[in-house]
Amino acid sequence: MSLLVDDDLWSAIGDPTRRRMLDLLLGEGSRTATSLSEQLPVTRQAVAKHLLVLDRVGLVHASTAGRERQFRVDQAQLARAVAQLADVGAAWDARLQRIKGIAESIQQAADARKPD
Amino acid sequence: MSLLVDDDLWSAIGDPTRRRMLDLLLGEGSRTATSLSEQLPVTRQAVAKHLLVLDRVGLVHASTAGRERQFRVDQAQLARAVAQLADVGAAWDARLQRIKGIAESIQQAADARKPD
DNA sequence: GCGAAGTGCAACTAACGGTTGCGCATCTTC
DNA sequence: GAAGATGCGCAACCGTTAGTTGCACTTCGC
Repeated sequence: MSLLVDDDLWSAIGDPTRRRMLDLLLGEGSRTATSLSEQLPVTRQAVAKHLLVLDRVGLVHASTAGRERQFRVDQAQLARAVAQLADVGAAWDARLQRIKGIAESIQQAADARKPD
Repeated sequence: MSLLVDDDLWSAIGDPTRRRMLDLLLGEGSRTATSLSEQLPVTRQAVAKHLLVLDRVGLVHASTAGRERQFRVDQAQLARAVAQLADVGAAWDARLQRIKGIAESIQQAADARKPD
């Protein structure tokens, strides 16, 4: 079930700061590390490191123009990540439903035994 | 959008080992740290630390019986976690769709301009 | 040419996931 | 009931990572 999860990709979006960075990048299309850090509670260097991580798993791509380095989201890869979130969520949901179902049938069995 | 995400809860399920532990716990209902570690590539102590983390965010609960300490999943809390996965996924998905929509309308505008 | 802006690199700290080693409680068995 | 086995918790240690500060380098604007 959840064996098809890419741990590196998941870990990349597991960090709260990186998730907020992705939110910001999705909103503005293309941002520099300095610009991102102005809207985050961490320094530019921390943002740069996170961008490196995101780049390593293919969630963002960089393009240098002059002294500026613009980052943008790789939409296909983010879509893949979203799919994995959905997969794991669905798997757990199914398990929870099954447990709920078992609990109910036990309850029914108990109810059926009472009048006896 | 994703501002309603509980960072601690998210980080708890962000770790691959902890995710697998939840899978195992969901399958068996109730397990001890030692028993879990036998099916995981880490030591009992590592598992114990993870269980502490999971307990702290309310994803599992422990009950001591003799020398054994049984852990079970808190279904309501896991359901909350699943809901957050779905929320973030949906938010990103919506953003991606909007971007795709914008890209298409730009393309259409370009197409419309061509015959001119 | 000079200062400002943007970046990258290096060193350092704190927290975390992991390990080993040890001591303590509890269960089992003779 | 003493002896060994089983399960657990605590402490020390190691490597990685998220974060910091400080500095040197390039590029832009005047």
